[in-house]
Amino acid sequence: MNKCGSYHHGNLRNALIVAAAELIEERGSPDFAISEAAKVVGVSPAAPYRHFKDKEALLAAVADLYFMGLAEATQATREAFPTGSRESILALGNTYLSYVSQRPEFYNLIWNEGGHGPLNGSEAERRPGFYNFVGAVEAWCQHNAITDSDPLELSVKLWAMAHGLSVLNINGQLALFLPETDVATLLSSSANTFLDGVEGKA
Amino acid sequence: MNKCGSYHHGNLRNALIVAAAELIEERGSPDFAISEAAKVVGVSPAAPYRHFKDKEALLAAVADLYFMGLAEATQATREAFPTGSRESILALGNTYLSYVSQRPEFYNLIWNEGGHGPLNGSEAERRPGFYNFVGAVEAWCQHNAITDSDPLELSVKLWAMAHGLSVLNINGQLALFLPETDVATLLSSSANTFLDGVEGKA
DNA sequence: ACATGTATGTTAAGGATATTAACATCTGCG
DNA sequence: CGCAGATGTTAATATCCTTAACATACATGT
Repeated sequence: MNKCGSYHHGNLRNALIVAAAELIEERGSPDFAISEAAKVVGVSPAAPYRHFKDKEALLAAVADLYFMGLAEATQATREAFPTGSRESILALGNTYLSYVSQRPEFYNLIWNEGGHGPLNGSEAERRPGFYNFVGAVEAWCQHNAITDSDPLELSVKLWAMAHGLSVLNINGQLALFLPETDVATLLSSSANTFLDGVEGKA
Repeated sequence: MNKCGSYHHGNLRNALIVAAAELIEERGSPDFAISEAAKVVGVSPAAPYRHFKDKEALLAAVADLYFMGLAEATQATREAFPTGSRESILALGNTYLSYVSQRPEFYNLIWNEGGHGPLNGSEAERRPGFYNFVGAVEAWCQHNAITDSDPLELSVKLWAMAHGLSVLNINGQLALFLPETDVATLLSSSANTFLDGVEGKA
């Protein structure tokens, strides 16, 4: 399979996803022509339609790729820090922040249900990644005898912090209002303050 | 001016902005044809180009409108709560959350420098609104004798919380993971915990 | 091997839409 | 009044997405 110059490409679907991802990175937005992606891969402009219903479907596939990368990064971080530790939580937040901030072009692809259309990673991709984080938070709660806060709710709040800072960072708002400050530092201290608050209430 | 049926519209620029905003609300995304907006207003498809360089410029104008609304809402809230109180801060967060959540279609228009292109409200629109919030936080710090935290940094962190929750709410993530919980409640308790943490450190 | 059905590609064509060019009309001002 | 510039109009171009009709390769059962 995949003979050079053959009529059939052999792996068009994946090749298109990769090509699309590269185009998005290059121009910093998903405004590329589907025919461009086709040309990069060396097929005719209509070929992609054998694999994707429309452009949106292709972009959704790219989003899934991005999600998988995020899940991997998160997984690795979780394994690298002691379960139940505060550092573990902070590190996960940082991983999220870094991953998102390093790929600003993909942000819109993932999270904008109300914007471009339903271009998000599939729900199935998202749930496990988040519950992974919830696991870390649960462990921390147990480790610290936090019983009056719901770990799931705590996780969402922490996620929102990381997400909010990521977005403001991507959009340049942080650089606008706190030009001297590092985002990661900001997230760490913010999360620390928050967790202090949680512990204080226990 | 503005005779019925006259060749000249009289207020095309503003009429187009409003029409565009309505179209965006209707279909939940900025994917409308510029000629549609023109038709709504009753002019030819090319007329908008006398007032806006391109579609992006029109969308930017809509974004400015949205920003002004946000600034007004924030201003009103600030005036409605006692300066320096924690409630004042919580209320401002809630106003932000509500405003954003009620207009999900506009979110992308405003904050996505890296996405669609530079379609944000002008910097000049954003700075005052945020510094308004900073003022409230500063007052709170003074009122509570918080001296070891920078009010500006605190403001950014709180903003990130509100923003993060708004986005997750808009995107349906909150409904996915915490279907029973109200966003506003989440923000209040999150901000409260955070402020508890800040006070504990003082 | 071979016939044949399905998956995968190709070319050609249609339909939207953004954007510009060339032309028309109005409005204000000397 | 008459011109200059602003504001609209129509017509034309270029780019894309998307589909339709046609072609080829692969895979499977005989």
